Amino acid sequence: MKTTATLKKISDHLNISISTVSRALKDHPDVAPETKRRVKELAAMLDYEPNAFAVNLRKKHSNVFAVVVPEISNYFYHSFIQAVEEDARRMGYTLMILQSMNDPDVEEQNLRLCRHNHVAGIFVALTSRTAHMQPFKKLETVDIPLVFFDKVPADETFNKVSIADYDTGRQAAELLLKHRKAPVLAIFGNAQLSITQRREKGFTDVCREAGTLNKLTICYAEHADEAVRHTVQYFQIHGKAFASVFSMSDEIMCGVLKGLNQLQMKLPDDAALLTISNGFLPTLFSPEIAFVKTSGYDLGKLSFSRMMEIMSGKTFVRENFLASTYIPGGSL
Amino acid sequence: MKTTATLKKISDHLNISISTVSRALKDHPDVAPETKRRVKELAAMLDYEPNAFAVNLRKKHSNVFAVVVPEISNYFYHSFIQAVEEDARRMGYTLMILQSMNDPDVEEQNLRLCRHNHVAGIFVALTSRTAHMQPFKKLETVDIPLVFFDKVPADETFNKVSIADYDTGRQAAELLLKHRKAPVLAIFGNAQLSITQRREKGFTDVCREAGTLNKLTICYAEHADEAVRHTVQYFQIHGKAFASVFSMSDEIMCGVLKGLNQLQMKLPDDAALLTISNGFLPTLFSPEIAFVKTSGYDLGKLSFSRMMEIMSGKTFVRENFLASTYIPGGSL
DNA sequence: TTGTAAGCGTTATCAC
DNA sequence: GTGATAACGCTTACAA
Repeated sequence: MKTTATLKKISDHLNISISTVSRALKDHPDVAPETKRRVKELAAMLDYEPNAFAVNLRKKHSNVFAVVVPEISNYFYHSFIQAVEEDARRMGYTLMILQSMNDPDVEEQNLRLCRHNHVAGIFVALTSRTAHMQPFKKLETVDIPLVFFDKVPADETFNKVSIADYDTGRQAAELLLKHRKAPVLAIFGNAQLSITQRREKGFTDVCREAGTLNKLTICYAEHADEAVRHTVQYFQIHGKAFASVFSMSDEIMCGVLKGLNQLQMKLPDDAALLTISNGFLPTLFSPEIAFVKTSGYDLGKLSFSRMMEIMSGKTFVRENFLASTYIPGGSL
Repeated sequence: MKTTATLKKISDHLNISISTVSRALKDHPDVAPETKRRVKELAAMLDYEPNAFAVNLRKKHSNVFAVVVPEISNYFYHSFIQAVEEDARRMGYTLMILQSMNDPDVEEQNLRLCRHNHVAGIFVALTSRTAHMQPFKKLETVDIPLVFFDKVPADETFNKVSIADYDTGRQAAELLLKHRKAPVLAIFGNAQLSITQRREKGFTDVCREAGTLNKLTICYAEHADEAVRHTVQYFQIHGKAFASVFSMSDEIMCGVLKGLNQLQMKLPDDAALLTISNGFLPTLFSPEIAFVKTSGYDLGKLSFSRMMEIMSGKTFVRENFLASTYIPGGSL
């Protein structure tokens, strides 16, 4: 192993002091041009790179951002990470990606690791079971900025960036009504989740306002299998009386498709289908499924710029919302 | 901001030396039990955590592994990362995930970052356009162990872990023959890629050995769209004379499904379908698509154990292969 | 314009 | 058992 180059080695070689080398390398104004040239030349030759540990130790912080998500095997979080990665790289930061495996204990362990490594900032999507926010509060005491995204806490003292779920729900319902697709079977996810509650409220509010609440049937499915079952059962019980199905997520959408398939029903003639999605899965089917797009990528961009604002200091704690857009498809 | 606890603070508080505190905290045998107790108690109270920068600077390496992939938005790499993450965590390491955006320059930049941060080891899947291995060679000179996975270089001086592509191709062909599904339309990906070449060789070798080479039609699709086109065209040209379609990847499979759909053909009666996949997408359709599973997760486990071997020093450079398994589905 | 020296928080090698 | 002390590689007042 060729020993790595350090400031000291360069300074010894050139018979100048370490500090001069250090300054020359960072183009400090008051170092002689000739000296700079010599230093830089040798540094390049020796393939010198500053030792990040030493720099960080000295500066007391690293240029690493952390992203803590319940699961990275998730297209939405992926695109979020992708977006943050792009911006982070552009600003000279790198990203440390941590999974909580949807376990609050692992989540806490991840936070400890972040503190431990003095990361520059943390982006967090909570696990669905995170109960106490104590570990997060602790980050404030060590001045690590925190931005919650997607799965955010109720607590108002935190910075949050989230999907405008209520509006997304409204948007979906409006689309269905506009296309005259009542009566509709709406399948939501876990009823306990706030995301479900907000989307459902938006959806039903529109139906109520339009006076078509009686043409709306709601049910809940926690997994794709359950969505299959509901689809089959509701259509059989109600004698295929639904003009359309609304699905709250990709997973449910997949279930609905399987269900309709079992019933030998064709999209969009036998029934229309509209879902909420981050955008990958709906395009795989034929006809492509119409969806209201909640963009993880855009959320990432928004979160990052929020993080930068927070780090610059001139801002207040608040929650930002990201709007969704309609992507047409042959299923509606 | 509450100042963070350090060894010095604890030692001042207790009027003992820094070294004793350090030793007490790591249960060094020759420190008095009573002293240990007091130190640990105070440390817990002050919420002390060792400063990772200082430790790393001192020890000259960090306990962070890096994973460098072309794209993380890819189910295969996901499961790979998931597996490595699990093992790394268990061993007290953390993971730094870096994307190359399939750009050799970004890839090189990522490697520099790894060196710079003295990572404990690197797992790399090359971009499809990586030409020179110089940057990788450089890692050896600074003693950073390297394991290539999935997209590995031809160079034999590197450690590699990869899918047994040839065998996987064979396995697929054997399954198709066993189910009497000739003639078959086989759609592969980019013909330049070694992964394509190996899978294709395995596939055709079996057909040749079985004497059914004349019942095999091969074509190449770089994107899903192309696969749609090929599917439609080949079936129309050949008057639906194929008993089955073989697809080399998820993306192609999606294209084939759309194509068959356009042709109003039903699986598995009008045509059978077998694909190679990491396992997520094939289960979304109905009937579920039969596939030969190349497990990113298993590859991750294998890579990690390989990394550990390399780090322990008692091993030689070599390439490991991971076998695939058949997952039945209604499409075959 | 350049050099000296203190310190960042730890670990490790000596002494006592 | 415990305590000095010297690194690790870098930045940054403060001198010269």
